[in-house]
Amino acid sequence: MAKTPVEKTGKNGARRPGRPKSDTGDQRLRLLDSAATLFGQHGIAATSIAAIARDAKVTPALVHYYFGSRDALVDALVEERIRPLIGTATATPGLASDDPRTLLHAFVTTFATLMTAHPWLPPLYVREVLSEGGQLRERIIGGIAMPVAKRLAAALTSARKQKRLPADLDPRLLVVSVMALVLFPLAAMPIWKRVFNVSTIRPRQLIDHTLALIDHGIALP
Amino acid sequence: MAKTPVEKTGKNGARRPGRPKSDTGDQRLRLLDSAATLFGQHGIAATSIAAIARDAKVTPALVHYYFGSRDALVDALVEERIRPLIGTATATPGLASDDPRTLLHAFVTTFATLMTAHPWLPPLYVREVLSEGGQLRERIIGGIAMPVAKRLAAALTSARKQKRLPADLDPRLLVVSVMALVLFPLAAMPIWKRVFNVSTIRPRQLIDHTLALIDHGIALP
DNA sequence: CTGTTATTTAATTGACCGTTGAATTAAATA
DNA sequence: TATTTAATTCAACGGTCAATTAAATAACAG
Repeated sequence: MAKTPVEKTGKNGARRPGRPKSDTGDQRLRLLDSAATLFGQHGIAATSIAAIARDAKVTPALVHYYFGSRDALVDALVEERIRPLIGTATATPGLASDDPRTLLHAFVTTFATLMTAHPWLPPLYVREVLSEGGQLRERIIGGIAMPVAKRLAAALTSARKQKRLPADLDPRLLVVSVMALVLFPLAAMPIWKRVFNVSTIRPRQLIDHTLALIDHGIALP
Repeated sequence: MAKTPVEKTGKNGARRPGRPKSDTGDQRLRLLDSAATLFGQHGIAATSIAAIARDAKVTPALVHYYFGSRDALVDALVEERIRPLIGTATATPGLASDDPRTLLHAFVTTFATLMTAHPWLPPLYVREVLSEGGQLRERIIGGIAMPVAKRLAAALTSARKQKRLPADLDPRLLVVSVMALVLFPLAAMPIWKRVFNVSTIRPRQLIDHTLALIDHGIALP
């Protein structure tokens, strides 16, 4: 008689203890993926490591194995996922121009493209940077957003002095307005998809609209 | 012997049990105030009734005395504070115009004024309506935002058909853009006050800037 | 064959939260 | 003045749920 076949899985289909055969992808990376998605969906504070583990189809204990603690997982997400993304985005050439139109077009295009490629980013930013008490605020503002914003504002201010920007626009507020035009529609997408009953939106469509609004507002040609 | 004088306050200065002399303001209203502020600051889910009570200088038990339960407190806040505010705002005459410029100016002015007058509103909206899983999303969208947004979008769409709005703007996205231009800068105020090192911003300043951007974008006169 | 690495199972620990009932005091009423 | 009602605090309960850890188990590497 053949020996009783060894059960590889529990009753529910979950894996039993022990090292798995090496057909599993990199669990550490999958945990970071799950963390990014869930943090964006429910916020950092409201996401338990149990939820992250469930989403990555592992157990909470494995999170400790790889990251040591919950806080360390958040740190890892910032350093390994967010910082690189924003780093390369801010290195885009157009952002160094001193022509306001070039500058703003580059900003809108770069960041809208970045954020549509990583859909967990807009909601995460809204929750954890924009909102009071957000867990990423200090890190993101201090190290990343502040330098970019100041550089943009400086360029726009000098452009306005040279009459290359309308006098009734406030250069610093303009930086905020442009961020709003990119970030808000993306973060609010689930809502207005429902309100306006559209099923899908192409990034290009959003970018073109935004650039048009910046270029001439609602003024007719 | 005269009886021992009754202590009116505990060691820490806190009130002792019993009905207070009628010099206290309306505690129920103070509780709603505290709830609005704290919900805006930390989010609804993250705010315990203990925190609300502390802010209003009463005990958690009093919240139950007045509202019955935590959920009922949230309901009360929506019905007694938020709905009336938005109700009167959407009744503003300019919002019925079919001229796009009049329409958008009315929207921006009305809502920016409303929200600067009630500073807890922008952050609350961002957290509890804009963010996935926000506890006010269904209530606010279904009952309040959706009708207004649809009305606006319809008016703008027809204006564009009559060539009174540039063809490269998407009327529905325009509704979202304008909401973004009003809401985002107000919600992000604590941040850019810090980044740009300004101590105070007059509402007029923000409204004028936003209207200018809508009217002509960054195009020179 | 032995040690190391990856993974789960099963406790453990700890915070904290909403709720409730009883006690207490002032105001209202008769 | 006596009695009832309203507004508060106090103290404690019960419950949930989350982060972390120790031990067990299985595969891989040399």
